[in-house]
Amino acid sequence: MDTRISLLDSAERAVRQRGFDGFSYADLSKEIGIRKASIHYHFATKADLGFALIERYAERFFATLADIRNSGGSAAEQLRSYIQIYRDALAEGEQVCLCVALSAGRDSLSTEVLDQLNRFHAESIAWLTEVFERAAQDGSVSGCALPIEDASAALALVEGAQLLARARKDVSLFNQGVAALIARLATHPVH
Amino acid sequence: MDTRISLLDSAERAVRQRGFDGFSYADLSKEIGIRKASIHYHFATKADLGFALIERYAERFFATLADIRNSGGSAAEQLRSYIQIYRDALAEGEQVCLCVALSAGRDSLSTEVLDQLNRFHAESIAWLTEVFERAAQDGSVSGCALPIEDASAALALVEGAQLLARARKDVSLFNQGVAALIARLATHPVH
DNA sequence: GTCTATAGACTGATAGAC
DNA sequence: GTCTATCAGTCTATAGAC
Repeated sequence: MDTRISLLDSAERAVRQRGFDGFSYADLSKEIGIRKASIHYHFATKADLGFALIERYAERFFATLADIRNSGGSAAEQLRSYIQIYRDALAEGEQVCLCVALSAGRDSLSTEVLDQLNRFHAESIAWLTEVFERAAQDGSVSGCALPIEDASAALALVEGAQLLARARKDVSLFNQGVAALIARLATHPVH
Repeated sequence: MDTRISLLDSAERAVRQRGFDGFSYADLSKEIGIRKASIHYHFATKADLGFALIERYAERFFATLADIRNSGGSAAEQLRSYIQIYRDALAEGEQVCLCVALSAGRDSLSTEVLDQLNRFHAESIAWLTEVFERAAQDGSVSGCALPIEDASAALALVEGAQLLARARKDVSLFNQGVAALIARLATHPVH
């Protein structure tokens, strides 16, 4: 097995459960069975580890979004898929998405990590804006305003709904939070 | 001056800027000019401090919500006031609301703090549900679904929008996130 | 690449004088 | 109520052997 990947996997789970300040090299050490000092061979500093985490995360995430876009479904179908990603990320209410975990953490994340975080938000809004622009044409989403405003609201909504669900360790709170948005989505192909 | 109150003020600012794990008794010590050990006289453990923080916060918050309810404005006006509380709490994008800060922090907050946090969410949704029920009657909010779903969405939205704004230290991202909701609010008295 | 050993700083918390 | 002094534990990080 690749130790570096095991470390990233373990660290990602830890950040999403307990925050960036909520786990240590000692935790990773125990979990994957390697000494603390050896971790520094793979990630010289914890900031480096943080950067690698969000870099890998963004790559995976936007690959998934590209797949959804290319699937050719209606805007409503694509939004449903988008929401599902955030619901899955909750993992029974134990975790939040990596970006929610980092957004809310210490404000002394390294500048590089913060930049990646803002890039993640910007690209998410750009992707969602395209979806809502398509919605204005295919009519599969009701009650639309300006695409960029709908997009920003959708991102804020899924991230906020994760926060609520995690506090109570209960996915149904996430579902309740996104229910009004889902109710706006057409359930049948529009044409 | 009351030392206990100074400590609470200082700690609240710290939590909202850096998270519960992001500040220490040493930080408070420097800020208010008292020795670390003396803080333990007022709050025996950090968990006790956390509990006092959210207790005071919830009290203040729900007193404000009660004022808004009693002001007798339309549902739209009351929602605008509600959103304004969250915008104000951002303080130039440097801070988030205490509950956002705690929701996203370590999952080993004491059970008591977690209970208070969930009580806060539940009461917020209850207050907002009443507002959306009134909206169904006074017609001052367009595009409504089920009151409880609109309420949950509104809470998730303002909390999520704070997350986005704070990551970029830019309140305009908050405004962009809530713009679509604000667009649904009638700007003139409905009757 | 992984190990042992350790540095140096910081953490929350306690004992006991004033 | 606030102080000095100190504790045991944790943290990230480094040096150097294997």
